[in-house]
Amino acid sequence: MDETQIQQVRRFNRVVTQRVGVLHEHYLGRDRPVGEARLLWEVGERGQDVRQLRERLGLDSGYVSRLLRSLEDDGLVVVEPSARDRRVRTVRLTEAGRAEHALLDARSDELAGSLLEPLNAGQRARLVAAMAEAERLLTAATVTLDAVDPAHPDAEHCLRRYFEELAERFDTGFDPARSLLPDAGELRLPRGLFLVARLHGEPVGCAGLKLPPDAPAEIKRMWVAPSARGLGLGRRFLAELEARAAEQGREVLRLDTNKTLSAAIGLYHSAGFQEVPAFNDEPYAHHWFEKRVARRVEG
Amino acid sequence: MDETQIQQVRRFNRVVTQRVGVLHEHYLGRDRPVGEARLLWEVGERGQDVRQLRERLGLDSGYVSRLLRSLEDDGLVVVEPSARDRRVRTVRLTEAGRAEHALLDARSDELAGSLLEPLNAGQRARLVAAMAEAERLLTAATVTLDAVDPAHPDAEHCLRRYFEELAERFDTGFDPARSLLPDAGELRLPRGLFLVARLHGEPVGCAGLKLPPDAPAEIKRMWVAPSARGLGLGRRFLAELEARAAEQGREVLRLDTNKTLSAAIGLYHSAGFQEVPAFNDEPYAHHWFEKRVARRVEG
DNA sequence: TCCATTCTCTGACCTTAGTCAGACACTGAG
DNA sequence: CTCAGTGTCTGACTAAGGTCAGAGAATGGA
Repeated sequence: MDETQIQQVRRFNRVVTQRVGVLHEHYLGRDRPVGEARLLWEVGERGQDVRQLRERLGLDSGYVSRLLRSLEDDGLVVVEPSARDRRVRTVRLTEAGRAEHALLDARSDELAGSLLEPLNAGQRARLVAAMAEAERLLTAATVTLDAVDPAHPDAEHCLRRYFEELAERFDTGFDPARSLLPDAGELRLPRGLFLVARLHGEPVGCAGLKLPPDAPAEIKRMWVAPSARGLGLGRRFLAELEARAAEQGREVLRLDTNKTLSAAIGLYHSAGFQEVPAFNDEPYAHHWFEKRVARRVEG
Repeated sequence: MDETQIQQVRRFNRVVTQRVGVLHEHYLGRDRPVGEARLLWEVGERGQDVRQLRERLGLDSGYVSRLLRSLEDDGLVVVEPSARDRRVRTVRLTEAGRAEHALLDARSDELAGSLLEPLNAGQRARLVAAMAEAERLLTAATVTLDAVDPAHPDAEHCLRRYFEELAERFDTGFDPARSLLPDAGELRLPRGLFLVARLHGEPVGCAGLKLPPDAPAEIKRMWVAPSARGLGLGRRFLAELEARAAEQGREVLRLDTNKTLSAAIGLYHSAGFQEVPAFNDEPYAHHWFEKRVARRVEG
C-alpha cells in the first residue's frame, strides 16, 4: 500500500477524531452519560426490542438492562413484554423521551452547523462534497464478504430479494422453476461456494460460484441490495470470486445474464469479461461472458 | 444554512465516528489505557513540559500527574525538573518508551491501512483525495479569529514574522522605520482593531483595521503564516474586517500593498476591491485598493 | 528579604462503562 | 407435561477517567 496514502489517511484520522469525535461526545452527552444517550437515540421513534439494541450497540445484556432501568427511572422510556414472545421486552419512548430524542437531534444539527459555520459558501460546498465522497467510500470499506452456507438465513434473504427483483425487471417475468438453478449443494464446497456481503451485520448482497469438476467455474446469482449500490460491491464480488476460483486452480470463469441487467453487463465488460457464444441453454439468458482468471488479484 | 448540507455532514459524522473513532481507540489502547497511550504519544521523541501536555490534551493537572507516574513506573518515561525553571517538570521517553511510541505509530499505520484495504486502487485514490480535501477544510474551520490588543504576545509574534517576511520578499528590503506604520493605539478600539487567527491555540495570522475619524477605514498588516496558507484565511480576514467596519458605520474600506505580494493582489481583486490612485505616500506601496462596504456579509 | 504567584503532586472522592455468573420467566419441541 | 434453550434481569465486581482541595517547592518582583 502506498505510504503517502497511509500518511494522508492518518492526518485525516487525527483531524477528524479531534474535530468531530470529541465534539460529538461533548454535544451528545451534555446532560446524561454518553451510553444512555446512545441507547436513547437507538430506541428511536418506533421503539426496539432489547435484543436488537444490544446487538446494534454491541453491549452486554446486563449493561443494557441497567441503562434501560436508568432511562426508565428518568421517565424517558417504557419497557414492556413483547406481544409475540413474552420473554422479549420492547422499549419505546415516552413523551419526555421523545422530547429528549428531539434535543439530541437538534444537537447533532448544531454540531454539523458548527463545522460549516466558519466557512464561506464555496468552501462549504467543497467540504460537503468531500464528506459525501469519503462517507460513501468508508461505507464501501465497511462491507464484509463472507463465505456462508447457501441455506444460511442471510443467504436465503438475499436470494429471495434477488428473485423478486428479477421477476420485476425481466420483460418475461421470472419463474425460478423454469431457470437453470444450481441446487444448494452446488454452491457448497467442494462443488462451489456462496458469498454474502454484510454492512453492519445486515446482508446487502450475495454471489455464488459453481465449481463443476468437468467445466469452467461459473458465477451465479450475483445481487446487490439497492441500498448498497454505488459502493463498487459488484466489482468487489467479481474480484473475490476470481481470486477464489484461482485458489481452486481454475483458469476460466464464466457467467450468463439477461439483457435487462444493463448495469451488470457494463460491469462484466469493464472487469475484463469477453462476450462468448451461449455455453448453456438458460432460458432467461441473452448474453454469455468468459474471462481468463488472473493468477493473483489485487484487493 | 442549507438543510441538505447539514444532513450530509451528519451522515459523515456518523460513519466516521463509527469507522474511524471506535477503531482508533481500539488500536491505540490495545494493551494500555487510552489516556496513557495518548499521553505517551503526545510526549513524542523530543519530550515535553508537563504544562504543555496538560494544555494540549485538555486534562486536569492531578490526572496528568497520575498518568505520568504510571508511565514512569512502567519505565516508559522519565520526569525531571526543567533546567530553566525548576518548578516546571519535563517529560521524555526512555528507550522502552521510544519502542512503545514506535508501536503506537505502527498501529496508526495499521488502522489507516485497514480503512483502505478492502478498496480497489481507484477507490483508494478517490478516498484519499476526499480525505485530503475534508481535512484541509475542517482545519480551516478550526481556525478562530479574535480581536486582541496589538501588544498581546500572539499579535507581536505575528507582526515580527510579518516584518521578516516583507524584508525577505520586497526587492528593496523592508525597514519598519521608513514605512507608514500605525502606532499600536491606532489598532485599538475605538481608533481601530487587531485580529489574530489561531489554530489549536497557536497564532497563524493577523490583520489590523484602522478607523480614522476623518478618513475611510483601512486594512493594515494582514499576514498568514506559511503553514496556514491555502485555508482561505486571507479571504476570511477580509470578510471579517469588512463586517466589523460595517458595524462601525463605515462605508469604504481601503488598503495599500507592494507589487511583490501577487497572491494578496489577486485576493483583493477577487474580493471586490478596485484599484484606485494612491491615497497616501507609503514608500513600500505600489498598488492602492478600495471597496464599498457591503451592509451585511455572509460567513 | 518577603510575599504573591506558579507549577506539580498527593489524597480523597466520584461517575461512567463494562464484565461475569447466576436467577428467573417464558417458549417450543417432543 | 417436561425440559433444554432463550431472553432479561440482578448482584457483585473492576478499571478507566476524571475532579477537587490543598501541600510543598521554586520563582520573580517589590
